Amino acid sequence: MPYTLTTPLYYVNDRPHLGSTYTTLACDALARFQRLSNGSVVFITGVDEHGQKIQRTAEARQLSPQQHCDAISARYRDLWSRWGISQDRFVRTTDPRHLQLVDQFFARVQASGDVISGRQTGWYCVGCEEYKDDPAEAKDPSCPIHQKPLEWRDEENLFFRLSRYQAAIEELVARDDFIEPASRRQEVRNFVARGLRDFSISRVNVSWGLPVPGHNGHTFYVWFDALLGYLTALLDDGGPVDLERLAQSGWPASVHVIGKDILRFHAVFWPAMLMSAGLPLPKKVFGHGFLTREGQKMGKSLGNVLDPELLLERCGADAVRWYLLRDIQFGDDGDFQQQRFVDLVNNDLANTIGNLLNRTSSMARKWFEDAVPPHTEAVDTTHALAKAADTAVALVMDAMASLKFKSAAEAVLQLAIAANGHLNDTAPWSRMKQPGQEQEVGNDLYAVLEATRIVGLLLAPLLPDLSSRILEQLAHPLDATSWRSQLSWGGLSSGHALPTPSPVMQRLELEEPL
RNA sequence: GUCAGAGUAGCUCAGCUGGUUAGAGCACAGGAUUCAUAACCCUGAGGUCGGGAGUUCAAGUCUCCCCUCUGACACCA
Repeated sequence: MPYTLTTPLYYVNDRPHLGSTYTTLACDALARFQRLSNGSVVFITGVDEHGQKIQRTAEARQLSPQQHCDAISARYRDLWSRWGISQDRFVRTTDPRHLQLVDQFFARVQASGDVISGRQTGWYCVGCEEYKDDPAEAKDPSCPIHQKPLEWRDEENLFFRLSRYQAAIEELVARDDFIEPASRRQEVRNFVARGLRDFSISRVNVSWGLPVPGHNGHTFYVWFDALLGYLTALLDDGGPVDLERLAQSGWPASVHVIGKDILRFHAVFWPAMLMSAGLPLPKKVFGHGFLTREGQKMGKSLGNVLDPELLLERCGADAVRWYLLRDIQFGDDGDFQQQRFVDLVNNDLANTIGNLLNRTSSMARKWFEDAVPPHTEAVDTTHALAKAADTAVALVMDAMASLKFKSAAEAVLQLAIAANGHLNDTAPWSRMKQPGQEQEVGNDLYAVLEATRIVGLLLAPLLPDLSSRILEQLAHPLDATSWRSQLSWGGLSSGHALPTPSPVMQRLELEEPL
């Protein structure tokens, strides 16, 4: 049974922003961790390409919707590849296979008696593209967001009978392992407790969408279509589009990682749709927080959006991944502060970890013939650093499995700090000046190098690039099939040649603001 | 408005079921050191724990009131 995880399918209304990059980086770290520790993983990402908003954006750009989607989707794909995202599937909802899947799914939902036609009536805001819920002033209501009058609409739509799943969904969201982080459970529970209403799954006035079988002029409402993209992605393994195959293809998902804004769709509507279609439910939905910048919401109006492409070019993937994963409690909102970004990257990666490797490798080479020093039993698993490494490994395993990237990063850092401390305590540079101390110095340097190797290995899911640079300089590369055993103390071979050290992590020097 | 959550060192945050002098990281100051990417290591300063009242032998931790901020309140990805 593979570990299946998903990012949201990003809406291609606009180019990728930092928010979607953040989600994707976090998922990538999780996917890499699961691959290294368990093996089989299906990491899904992709794009959601239908809907009126996209249609209009395309029109404004004087492109066909398909051309627009092709362009933006390519941009996502390209950006993910430059960030080194390790997704197994990249699904597009304009893929013909997706249409097949949606039709199959819809047929099942229909067979369950969960599709009814009804009237969607109410006050509609064109700007929001949504019906407003019973505006207080009955006669001339206006949209509180757009300050424009609402239009009265009355149209025939298909509805999904969500109300039939009231009890089942209540039970689902009451569980403590389904919605994470815990801080977001209550609002979903409250929402469900207020009573679930049927929701419309088709539109009659949107041409850029998938046609609803048997209902001319209807297209599927984007949400119905988009969530199903997860299933399409799973079946995109070379085999036919057939819902029956899902169980062998990695469904149900182990976790859907999403932004907190779409938690409800994933924790309430989506499970009900799956129940209706007779499919198992995802095991977990994790709604992470949003990023602000220097305390302010990022937005076009403020002109303070942080462009992921720029960030990548100027700072590199390691730096950004580290900052986002190490400084923000995954689940909470986070604030991107340039000064702190630079401080943390330089302190943690360049100074604490990078310099640790650099100084230790230099000493080893200088006094032990360019190689890993010999060692005695004094450096077995009872050594203080061996214990520290053990602790770090255990903490990282536990933290990564539960998406606590910050805790994982801190555990790795602790090990590097302990190793630096050990060097300062034992001061090999001064002992080498005394006669007869080679053996002790060899042991100390071996222990520190070994701790550094484990630091490098532990960083593999979080910062794959830096990790491989570290391991390369220790001449003990990652073996992706035996990560866990490589993590045991003592894996470093004495006498193994060490290459000339050069800094594995450059300090960030940002002259001008990002 | 209703509901939920949050207000703890300059900044970002830990502080579980109430119990010795309130913690960490960054920033700041001082010291030590020279193997190293002016890096590393040690020490220090810095908080009336939003405000007020109450319960208790004892409250950042419980109760009430007030102030401020954030989020949710159905079909915006």
